[in-house]
Amino acid sequence: MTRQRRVILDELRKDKSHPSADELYETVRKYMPRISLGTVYRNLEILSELGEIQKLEIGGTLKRFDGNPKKHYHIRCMNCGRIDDAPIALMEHIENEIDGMTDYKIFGHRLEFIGLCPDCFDKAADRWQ
Amino acid sequence: MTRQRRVILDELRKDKSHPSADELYETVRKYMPRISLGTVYRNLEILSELGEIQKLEIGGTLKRFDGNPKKHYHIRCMNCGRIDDAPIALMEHIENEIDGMTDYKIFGHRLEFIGLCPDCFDKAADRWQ
DNA sequence: TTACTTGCAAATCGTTTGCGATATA
DNA sequence: TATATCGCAAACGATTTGCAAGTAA
Repeated sequence: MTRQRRVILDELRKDKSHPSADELYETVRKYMPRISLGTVYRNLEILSELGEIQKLEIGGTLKRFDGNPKKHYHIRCMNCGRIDDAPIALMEHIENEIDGMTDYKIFGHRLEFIGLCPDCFDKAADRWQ
Repeated sequence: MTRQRRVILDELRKDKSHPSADELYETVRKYMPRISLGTVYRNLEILSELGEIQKLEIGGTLKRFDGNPKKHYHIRCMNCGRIDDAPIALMEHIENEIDGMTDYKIFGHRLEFIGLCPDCFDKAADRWQ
């Protein structure tokens, strides 16, 4: 565990905004100005393989990362891309439900809500005043 | 509606494999050898804004497209990226469930199962013989 | 005829990788 | 000391875009 990997993990754990690699790079750079973006990508990959963090392959082009490795769902703002945890319990049973219905061997599932975050909703509402 | 847009839509409607833009480009090229990849991308974008097709922003790097514009869920092979429709009914109620629990205004949700397709499962099983 | 769309090629964006130098265990 | 990791910069793959020419309504 290098100094770089430590800082990346710590900062991601603190950050509740599910940052992209680039956003996390900007944060980490404040502590280690010479760190490279490649190092951030490499360590995020390694940390997610170790199960310390999660890679979120969610709508949109760029990947986002979650310092919380436990299974949970997300809400995504369709306007600004902000991501929050979804306040809804895990539905483990739906994997059993589908199991006999398909030839796939199921290993997991992903649920994502799409909507407008409070900020973007307010801005949209203003336009109708 | 240009000839290009017509062919792209027709071919996507016929294709049950949820192809990527590039895969669809190869198919369409058989009918229109001079069509460009840019045209395919542009039309897929337009058709999905019109609600004629769906853009699937699902795990993995590249986007895939679905000629069926109705809401439904998908299963993705974690090994080869193949995507099939998930044989499970829509759960509209979960949007109500989350509605009071968050400051977001919810507009939809997306559910994706992750597993091994029959082919990849067989190959993986062979390795243990 | 006029706005929209095309084919082409270059640009862009996020991400990955090869390298020689450096740090960790 | 041996191996893993680093910073840097160049490469990569998917997607987008500017432009002049062509096409649909």
